[in-house]
Formats: sequence, C-alpha cells, structure tokens
Amino acid sequence: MIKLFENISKRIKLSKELRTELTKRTTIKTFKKGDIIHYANEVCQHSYFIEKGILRLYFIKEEKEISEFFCSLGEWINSPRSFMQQKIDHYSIDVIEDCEVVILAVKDLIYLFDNFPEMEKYARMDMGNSFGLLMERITSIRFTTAKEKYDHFCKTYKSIYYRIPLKMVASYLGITPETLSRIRKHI
Amino acid sequence: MIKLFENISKRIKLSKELRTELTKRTTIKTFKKGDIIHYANEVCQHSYFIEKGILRLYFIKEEKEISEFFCSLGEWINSPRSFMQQKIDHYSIDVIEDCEVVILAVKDLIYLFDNFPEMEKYARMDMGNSFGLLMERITSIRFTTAKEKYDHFCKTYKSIYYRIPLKMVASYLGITPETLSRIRKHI
DNA sequence: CGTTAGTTTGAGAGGACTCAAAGTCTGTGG
DNA sequence: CCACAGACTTTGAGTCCTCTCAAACTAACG
Repeated sequence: MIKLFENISKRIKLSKELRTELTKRTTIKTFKKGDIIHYANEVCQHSYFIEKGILRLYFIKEEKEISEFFCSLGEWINSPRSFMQQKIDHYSIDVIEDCEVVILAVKDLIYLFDNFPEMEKYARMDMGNSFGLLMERITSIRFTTAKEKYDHFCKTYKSIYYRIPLKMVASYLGITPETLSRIRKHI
Repeated sequence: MIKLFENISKRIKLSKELRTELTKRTTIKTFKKGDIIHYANEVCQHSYFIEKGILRLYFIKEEKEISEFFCSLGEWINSPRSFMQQKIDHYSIDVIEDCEVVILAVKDLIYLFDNFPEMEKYARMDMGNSFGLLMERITSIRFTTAKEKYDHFCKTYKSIYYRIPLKMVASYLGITPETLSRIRKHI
C-alpha cells in the first residue's frame, strides 16, 4: 500500500482517518502474467492500484486485441466508463507482467467520496493528469510517421516499453506488427 | 446561465447556496468570430462555459494551426493543463462562431471547491465524461482510413460539424485539407 | 470590388498496408 | 530437462492510400 499512500499524499493531505479507512476497505492481491482480471462482458466493480508489475487495458476488434494503454507502478487501472458509470463497456484488463495490486471496490470508493471530500479532489486531480496524457497521445498519433509514434511511446513508457510484446505495442500505436518490427530494426 | 445550471443539475444536486455563489462569481460575456480568448503564452486563468456559439482549442505546429477540439453549447472549455496546473501550455482558444459564455476564474473555482464539496464531484464527473470522449477519439484515429475518421468526426459533432471550416476539421483529424476535400466530394 | 484566405483538382512520390513465408521464442507435457 | 507446438517476430514483394507540390477556382471581408 506504500506506493498508493505516496500517490495520494502527492495530491492531497492524507489524514490518519482516511488512511485507516483506505486500509480497511482495500485488499492486496497478486496476479500472474496472462491472467485476465476484468472481462469486457461484465460491469467493472473494482479499480486496481499497481504496486508492482504491468497491466493492460484492451478490447477486441475484428477478432484482434487492440491495446488501449498500459499501466504500471503507481497508477490506477480500471475500465473507465464501465467503472464510473457502472455499465458494460468493451474493455478487458489483463496482466502483462506478474503484479501486485491494491483493490478498491466501487462501493467503497463511493463511501470514501461521501465521507472524505478530499478523496473527490484526489480523484479529480488524478484524472486530470491522465487527461493530459491522453491529449498528448492524440497529438502524437496525428500527423506523425510510424517511427515518431514509436518514439513517443518509448518516451511515455520509458520504464516499461521494452517489457511489452511488440504485437501489443503495434496495436497500441495503430500500426501493424510488421511495420513496427522494421522500425525497430533501424534504430 | 440557464444551460450551466442544467448541466450541473444533471450531475449533482444544485443547492440554492451554490447557485447563488455561482451567479455571484461568474460573468457572462459575448465574443465575435475570430476573437482569441486565450493566448498560448499566458497562464489560463478562466474556464468558459458555452451558452451559445462554437469555440476551439488549438496550437501552432510548424507555423500551422492544429485544432485540438471544438466546443459548443453546454460544454466547458479552457486550456486544460494550463488551467489546472496554472502553468504555460501551448494551447490557444479562439472563436469559430459568435458566442456567449459564462466565465469562471480559477480562484473562484478553487473557492467553490473548498466550500462546496459537491463541486469537486461535479468537476470529476464532467472530466470523466470528457475522458471517455478522448478515449473514443483515440480509437477512431488508429487503424482507420481518412474517410472513417471523418465519419466519426461528423457523428461526434453532429450538431456543429457543418459549421466548422474544412481546414480546421482537417487539422483536427490529422489529415490534409486536400484529402478531406476529396473525401467530402465522394459522399 | 479587389485582396486574401480557403477549397478544389491533378499528378507523382512515398510510407504503411496486406499477404506470404521463414525464423525465433516460450511454455507445457513427457 | 528436453522436445515440440503454437505464438510471436522478422523479412520480402507488391499495392494502395495519403501526402506533397502546384495551380485554378471560390468565398469572405474590408
């Protein structure tokens, strides 16, 4: 839970009460590479904070997996629309590298929102951060060659880019595995 | 302010007190087509809620304007990172169609956040909504032909897409004006 | 009503795609 | 602990979409 408390403290003052409540309402769990921790045909009931490992949000399009993004140490992952609006969405989450996560159920998060206004602030700020990253990514996708897209990807995921299979990176970037393979050769 | 109150009420219970405070702390203003209401070299001090008209977030890349997104009736617009983190960012905001906006200064927003916890919730939910749209957009940019990108754009902006100059649409989609012109011809 | 910005049309070049096949890695069961 | 099957990655050839550059046309604004 250490990384989680650090992450929260970065954005808001973490009171002893909130800390206690968080400890009480979360569970720690480990998963193995290849595990699927959220399925597209279910409503996302949990949000996962990563203490270790790599997870991926992806969906299926024309029988192929498309990676939406990757998350690692110090980040939250869930199926955004499904989790926030409690409805089915087409995203699944799987494990790229053995991981340890802190699990928070939506009902507990709501409890925290209702009883700790600073938790709302934290959620807003954390999302604001992700929002900025998405905007940057959109810029990096438009107008750029496959090589520039890949360079941006390596920069964004500098601590983990080399741990993700080429095929998944290709679908994340919206290029074919063949093209990505050729690009990497020329570096 | 009618649309603003509607928008807020959709997400949270709008108390009489918050309503009063909002009225007191916002101003209504009109702008004309072509006006620039936020410049890239300044810290964004205000957020604008649109009651009428169309505004655009854009930036300059290699001497060309790149449109990031368009906003119209019932939406907030600001330079996201600049506004949230109070630092310079490369985005400017200009007026595509004469507009009427409700202006909220960052200091007043902070006051509202500090005194009305439900305002934090509203901001979080509103951003969550925009977040979902960005994710959809990323999907619509990857793997798609220029025509599919344009179709998605028309769907996303169904009430205003025909009011935006072709050149701006092209830069929004990340294709050249020539390509977009050819696509539109074949519909 | 002229100037300037925006849009359309055309021709040619190049990057990324598709399809195909060979080579490499990984994990599972014997 | 090794061998093999299946998945992943690399390499190659040919095609197509979108880009660039260039020029004509049209619309908007003072």
